[in-house]
Amino acid sequence: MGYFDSLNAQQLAAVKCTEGASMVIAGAGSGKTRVLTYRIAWLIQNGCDPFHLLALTFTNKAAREMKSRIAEIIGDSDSRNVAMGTFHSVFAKILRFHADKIGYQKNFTIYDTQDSRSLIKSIITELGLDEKIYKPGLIQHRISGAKNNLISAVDYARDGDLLLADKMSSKPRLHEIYTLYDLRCFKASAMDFDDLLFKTNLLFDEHPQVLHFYQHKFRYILVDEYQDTNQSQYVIVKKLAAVHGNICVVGDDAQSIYSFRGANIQNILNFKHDYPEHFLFKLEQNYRSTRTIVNAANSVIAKNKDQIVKTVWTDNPTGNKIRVVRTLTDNEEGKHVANQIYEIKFNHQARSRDFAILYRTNAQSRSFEEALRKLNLPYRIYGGLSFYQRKEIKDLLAYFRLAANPHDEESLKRIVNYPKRGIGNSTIDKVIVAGNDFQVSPWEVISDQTAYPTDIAPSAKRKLSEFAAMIQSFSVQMEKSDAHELAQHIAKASGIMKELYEDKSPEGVARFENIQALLSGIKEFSETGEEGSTQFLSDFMVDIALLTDADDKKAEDQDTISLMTIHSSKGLEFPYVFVVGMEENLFPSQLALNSRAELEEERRLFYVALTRAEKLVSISYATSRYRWGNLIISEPSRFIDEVDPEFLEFEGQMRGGGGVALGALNKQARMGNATKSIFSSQQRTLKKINVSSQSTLNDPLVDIRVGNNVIHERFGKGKVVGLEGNPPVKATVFFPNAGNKQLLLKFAKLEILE
DNA sequence: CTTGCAATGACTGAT
DNA sequence: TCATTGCAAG
Repeated sequence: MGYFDSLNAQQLAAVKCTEGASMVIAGAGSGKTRVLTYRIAWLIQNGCDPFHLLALTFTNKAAREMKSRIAEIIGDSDSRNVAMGTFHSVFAKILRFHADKIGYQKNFTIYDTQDSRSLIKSIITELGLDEKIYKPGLIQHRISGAKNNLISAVDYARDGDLLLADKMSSKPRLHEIYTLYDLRCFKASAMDFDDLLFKTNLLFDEHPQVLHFYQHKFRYILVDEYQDTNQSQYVIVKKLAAVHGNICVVGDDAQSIYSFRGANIQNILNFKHDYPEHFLFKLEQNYRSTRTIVNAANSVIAKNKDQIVKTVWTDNPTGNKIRVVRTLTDNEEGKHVANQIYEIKFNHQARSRDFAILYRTNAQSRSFEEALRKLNLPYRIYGGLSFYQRKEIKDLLAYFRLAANPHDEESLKRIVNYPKRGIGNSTIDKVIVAGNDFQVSPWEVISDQTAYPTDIAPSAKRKLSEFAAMIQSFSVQMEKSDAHELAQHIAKASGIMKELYEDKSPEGVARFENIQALLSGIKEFSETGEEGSTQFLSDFMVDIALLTDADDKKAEDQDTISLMTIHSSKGLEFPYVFVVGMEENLFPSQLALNSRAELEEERRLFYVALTRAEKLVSISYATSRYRWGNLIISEPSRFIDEVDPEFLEFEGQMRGGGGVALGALNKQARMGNATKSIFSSQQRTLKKINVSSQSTLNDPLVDIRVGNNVIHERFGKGKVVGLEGNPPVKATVFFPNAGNKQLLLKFAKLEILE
């Protein structure tokens, strides 16, 4: 039992308390994942069959990591059989198994956000509604919200309050869109993300014997990140745990950041009412971060009203203060962060993977990419457009999807005329209209044109038949041929390969390479199968819509700096963290200033950002940045002022007068803040930092000229042969001992010899 | 039906 | 800034 020695008393208690309901409130960095892994290992070692375990995580990556850690403790063969994954992927599997019971095909398609928005858009157009009023994105959000709260289209159309609310916001026909959307998804045998949970509930309600089966199969249920579950997920868990009552939820209300996705913080706050007999464990010792970081984060989260009381503390050393950096533009912010990383790497022999740059919105990544590339620092961007969402990949996948499930309307629309085969919009519209009239999928209209007559021109009809014949030939091979062979065949026969090969522009070449990458990924998949058995393309397609960028296994062991949104950094940790774009209207987001609840969620997001760091946090803001191509002036985020100033040190370029202190003072006056002034402490630190800050008048190096003789602490004497920037930031220096070196003046500590 | 250009709106967050 | 959409001409 030596494995368990590394746990502290609270952790061990939480691990061993397996019977009944328990809730683990786990502060940031308190070893939550350890508790989950050891708990599963403990259960199995004490005789629980892995088949009886269900562990629900927030990301596929978290599930994978947990599985491999459990395998290290108790061995691969046992850990493999635990049902572990995200809510979406676990229940997608169960739904495929029982699909016929709720009228779906086993190989139903999963619509991603793009697909479902596109379908909503066409329904709005078909109903003749104004897209300016019925904005597809907003409608999608409303439908999603309804599903997450288990309100079906029928319920919605009967709910007086909802109908009234829609009327008041001049969208009285929203419920019609919801109804039609549902119908079209059903006809296409497609489910969107929310359906995977909604239909699971439906399956359990309509088929008690299925529910009964899983209630007995899953005798122990664990839910990670419980604070971010929505109503639909909550009900699933509650149903499954109803028989045995062995449920363990783990979470931290202070890290609830997904309410926009329907997450309901009340789920964790109300656990004690649902399970009055529950055991409560609080993990409050942070093992991750320095004392400064832990206390700074605590000082921020203390401003929130809605929270479970807890005290996160640490035994770790105090560490450095949190740096606050002000720059004039977003590009300068990028350069500054890149330079800091360069410096820390050099001084502390850090690896690239020790660094993360965290921002509020995906669009902010650009200035950092550029700056890092200039310094030759390797990086990787997470989120944004994932590999599987790129146009060319989606195009080819649409062929695969259509071959697996020809009723998939979105895939059909996507590729029926790509590559160009003379089937234009008017033809497609006629097909869709006919499908609606005859109550069948568009596929049925084009594959059996005698049964579903239309007024489509004969030439177009012939082209449709040719297309249908091609898809049909792919379908036939779907469950016969090897995945890679078929994928290769489809890529060629569809004309996609030719289309992309002929495009010699840089983007075209990149697209062609992406297709190759997808095909070699499928090849790898083909080869993972058991000896002698064939891996089908349909198996590869299962749940591909549920994969994200973070699930790229190959990228995990590469040594790169991570760039991501704070949302996607949840659950991760890095020695050095840069929280950037700390500006009003950006973070907190302008769209989150309408209510206290929204602002508190932004504050929790800031808390999550700070607590990702082990050793050092640096936060920065720019006083101006480009947004949609025009320059906007911005003010520092209120959250900077909310950190107890004893944990901060300010650094900034004093060009442009006022400086940090003045800005903060103005803000304090504006907010009528009566707390102790942070002005004095900033004054103090400002003086100190001016000495070392770059490109101020005090800095002797603005006087550097080409031809100067200089001395460097490592390379010795040298001569300046080139300069970049005005004032100069980078110098090329020739050292007789070391040759030509590119040096950043800020870090090189060059001394000019008179 | 396709092509090419001008106009337009998007940027919270993501399974 | 960038990608998508609408419209006119071939």
